Order: sequence, then structure tokens, then C-alpha cells
Amino acid sequence: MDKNQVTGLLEEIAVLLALKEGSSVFEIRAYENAARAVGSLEGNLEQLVKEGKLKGTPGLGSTMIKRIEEAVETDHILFRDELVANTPQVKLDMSRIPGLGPKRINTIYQQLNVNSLAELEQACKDDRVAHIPGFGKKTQEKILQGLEFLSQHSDRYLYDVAEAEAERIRAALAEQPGVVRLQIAGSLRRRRETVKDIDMVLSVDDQAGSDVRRAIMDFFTSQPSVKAITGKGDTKSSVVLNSGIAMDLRLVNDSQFPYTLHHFTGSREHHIPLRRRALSMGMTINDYGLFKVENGDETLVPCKDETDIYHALKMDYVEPELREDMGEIDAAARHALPELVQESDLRGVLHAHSTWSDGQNSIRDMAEACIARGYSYLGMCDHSRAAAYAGGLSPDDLKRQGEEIDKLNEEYAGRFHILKGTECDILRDGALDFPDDVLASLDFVVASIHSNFNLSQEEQTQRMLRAIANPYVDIIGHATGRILLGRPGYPIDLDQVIDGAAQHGTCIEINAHPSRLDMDWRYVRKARDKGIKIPVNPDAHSVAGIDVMRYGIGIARKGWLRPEDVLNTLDFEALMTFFHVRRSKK
DNA sequence: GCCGTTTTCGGCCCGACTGTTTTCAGTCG
Repeated sequence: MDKNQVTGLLEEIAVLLALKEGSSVFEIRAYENAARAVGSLEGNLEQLVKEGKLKGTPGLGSTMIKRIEEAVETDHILFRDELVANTPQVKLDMSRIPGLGPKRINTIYQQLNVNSLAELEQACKDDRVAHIPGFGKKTQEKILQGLEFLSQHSDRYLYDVAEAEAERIRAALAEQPGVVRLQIAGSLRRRRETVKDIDMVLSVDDQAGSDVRRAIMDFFTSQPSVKAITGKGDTKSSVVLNSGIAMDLRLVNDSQFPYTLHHFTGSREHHIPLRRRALSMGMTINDYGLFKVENGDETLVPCKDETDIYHALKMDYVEPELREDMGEIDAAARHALPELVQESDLRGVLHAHSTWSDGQNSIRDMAEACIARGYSYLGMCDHSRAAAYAGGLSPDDLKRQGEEIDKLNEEYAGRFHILKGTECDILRDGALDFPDDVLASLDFVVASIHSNFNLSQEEQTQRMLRAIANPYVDIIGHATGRILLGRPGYPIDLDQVIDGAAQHGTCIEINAHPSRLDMDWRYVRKARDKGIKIPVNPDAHSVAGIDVMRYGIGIARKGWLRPEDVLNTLDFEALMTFFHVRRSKK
């Protein structure tokens, strides 16, 4: 059992414990901490267990080490299995209802004897929930709304959907009188691939009157995209937008803005060690300020922005994308954070489709769109013949497409370059869909899996590794095939894939399409650490599809990528040299 | 369950909001 699976089991135990009566919240937290501790361990977990190297890891005491050893050696944690056996499924289901936590779940379960969400819904409609002591009409109504929400939408939204919603409201609010600072916070600011809700922080002058504040809140809750108002006050208002996304707006005095913005940007995982660090330095931090604590007295440490907050804690500024407790606190303290790649560092587009296969625009249209966006090259990667559903090209088609590209390149006369490429299918056995001589005739090759998703993890991994070892494969496309909120990726051991790619000098793309954002940022960093070059690819099927590059950049930044780690920050000459050198080494 | 110049007990990150109460528990980020 590997690191991820053990992390998953420990997290599961934390949830199960929370749903068990009489659990200690500190025991629950200990499992959450242990899961994080295991997740951030360096190296192979089995190896670490064998060599007894877990001892001394913060967060892992003797019990946790025993549990981890058990998991690695037997693929089970008996303690977890017992918890599962004793936890009714309906409790786990209820934990997905917004606003319903473990305490009230247990109360409902005890008092009403419900065994499914459908029975819970009926209990609400029968007015039985409202009669539980400590509950009431509003709570019951909220549970009904929560159930409705669950059935209507899965509770997460794609980044691009949420960003568009948030940006529309941000732009409107920015025009309001009295607004000093205004920023999107939360997981959206951290550029998570999916988000649960939208957080926004707004400041007014410290001397602003309540009329100004109320006017802003009124304006917010009356936005056309607001479907329902779920809370309204002078400092916080909550709404549900037409798309179903929940949104909170916090309104603070401008002097509080940096602290509040920081607090609501999160992540929770980032804040826990940060607060611990503050405590160790005689300070305490919350959404209203950073305070020096002396003899029980708190004095505010003045900060004009988030940079000041981190500096006061003797750290470098931590970009929001990095605030995930993935080692950024330590790196910021050691002044060792990476200079993150930006969209403006990108020089060209690799992996785009045209009407030759399933794209909507001609090669010329795609090239012109790239030029208009300031790029200096375009790598055409239409599908190969196995992808019949996408109008995959035969070797002969590919040759004729190459002639069209040659003509266009002549026209552009060095001002812009189109690369001849392919998104070649990786067949079931790991062979490529084109023979080597066809691949050799191209400038570069992207290879992707589009079929046989149901192989075992071992088979899928070996299939991928064989493709990686092909000397003509330069880039692996969308490494897991996942569709966010749609389907999980095919089972594959990405650690092995990354090792293989590092060994053969093969690149792994970040597919910038907002439904893919694959390879996942948690693995992007691992790949970077092994020296793998990572292109940010739009997988564009139209001119508009080129504009997704910025979502890919968000993921690149979450993966700690610097400009030099991203393949398409190279200019055209350097890129061609990179491909030539790769092939001549084989 | 973890941790320790307050070391083997007694803490553990913090505060607002909501809905229920009439002083507070539960949830969230």
C-alpha cells in the first residue's frame, strides 16, 4: 500500500471518528495531522516503514506509526475496518449536506431513526426534524435546501465556471462608491481545479458609515446572478448564484483587509502550521489581525498587505497558489520559494487540433489566433488513425497536412512557426498508432491514451511506460484521462510514470483544459523535482480553445513550476534544439 | 492521539455567524 492510499485511510478514519459518538476532537485532528504528515513524507513509504524511519516525524506518534505499518504490511487498518462496520452509511451521506456537521448528524440519527437521505427528506417534510431539541424550523429548512442542492448539483464547480461568476460580481462591486480594496479569496484565489464556493473580501474606509456598508451589501445581494440570499449582515452576506454556486462576501475596514484576505484565502491546511509558527514567535493570528502577545496583552502588528504579514513572521511572501501546506511555510522561512512561471512567460502553443481531425478551425485560423495572442509558434497535433471517432489521420493524411504546414511556414517567413506534430494514440499494448518512420518525419510527438480505460493499474502503467520509452515520443498528453466532476482518471501509477519519463527525458504535459487540468498539480511538483520538462498545453479544438492556457498556468504554479521548468517558455529555436537533442540521444 | 525549558498531564488555531436559546452549541473557513 502506497503513500496516497495510506493518507486516504487516515483521512477516512478522521471522518469516521467524527461521526462516532463521544470521539475526542483532538483524536480526530491527530488523524488529520497524521494523514498530512504521511502525504508530505519524502521517498517510498514501504521503504521508510522497513527501515523504521517514521519515528521522529512530527504528527506521527507510536499509535500512528503502528497504524501505518499495519496498512503498508497488510493493506488494512483493522481500526478503520471496525469503524466502517459500526458507522451507518446514512451518516456518511449526511456529512455531505452543507451546514450539517457530525454533532447534528448524530442527533438526527439517534432521534429519528433515518436510514437514508430519502428518509431524512421525508422526516423534514413531516416536520419531525424541527421538533428535535436544539433544532428548529430554519434548521429543518436548511437541511431540505441542502438535500435539494446535493441532488441538483454535485457540490463542486469547475474553476473556470466559478471564476467567471466571481469576476462578473467583482467587476460590478468595484464600481460601487466607498469600495477601497476588493479581491477574490478562497480556493478560487489559490487556483484549485474545482471549487466549492466563492469567497470575496471587500474593504471600506475605516471611517465609513453604516449607510455605505449597507448600500454595498444591498447592491451585492441584488445582483442579477443572485438566485437566493442565505444570509445578510453588515460584515458578511451569503448568496447562492444562479449557477448554484454559493458565495460569501466579507466587508471589513481597510486596515483589516490584509488579515481578512489572508484568512479567507486559506487554505486551512496552510493556516494551521502558520499559526503554530506565529505562536512560537509570541504572536497570534486571526482574520482581524496579527498580534504580538506580551504578558497577556495583544498589540496589533500593523500590516498594509499580505507581504507584511509574512515578513512579520520572518517569511517570504507566499503566493496564494502555494498555500496548501506542501512545504511552502518551511521554504518561505528559508527564502527558498520558487519564482513561479507566469502566463507572459509562454512563447508558444503545443498540442492543438485543426479541421484535419476534430478541431473546428483551419491550421491557418489557429496560427493567426496564436499570432494575435503574441505567441511565436504553434504545434499542430491532430489525432492519429486509431482515434476514428475524432477523425484521426492516416500516415498519408499526415503527409499532406505537412505540405500545407510547409506552405504556411513559407508565407510566415520566420515571423511565426508551425510545428508538424501529432497526438498519437497509445494502443492497448503500449505501441504507438504510427510506425517509427512516420513519427520520425514529424517535428515532435504527443502521445495519449484514449481507449481501454478499464485495464488494471499494472497493465495501464506498463502500457504508458512502453510509450514513454519510445524514442519518438516527446510529450505524454493528459496523463490520467480524468474529466473533472465527470469521470475519474484510468487507474495508473503516476509515480512510476514520472520515474519512467525522467529516465527517458520524456515530457508530461499539463493539459490546460479546465475539465482536465491533468496531470494533477500534486504530481507536477514531483515531476519537476525529477527534472522533467512540463509543457502547458491548451489541447485546443478551436481558436477560443487557445485561451485556456491561463488555467494550465494556474496548475503549473500550484506545482511550484518556474519558467525554466515549462517547455513552452522556450523560444522557437531553443525548442527545436530541445527536440533534436532528445532524439539524437536515443 | 500527539507533544513537551509549563515533559508524563493537560493542553491542542481561532473567531464569526446561525439558529437556537436566554447564554450557547454547532459549523465553517
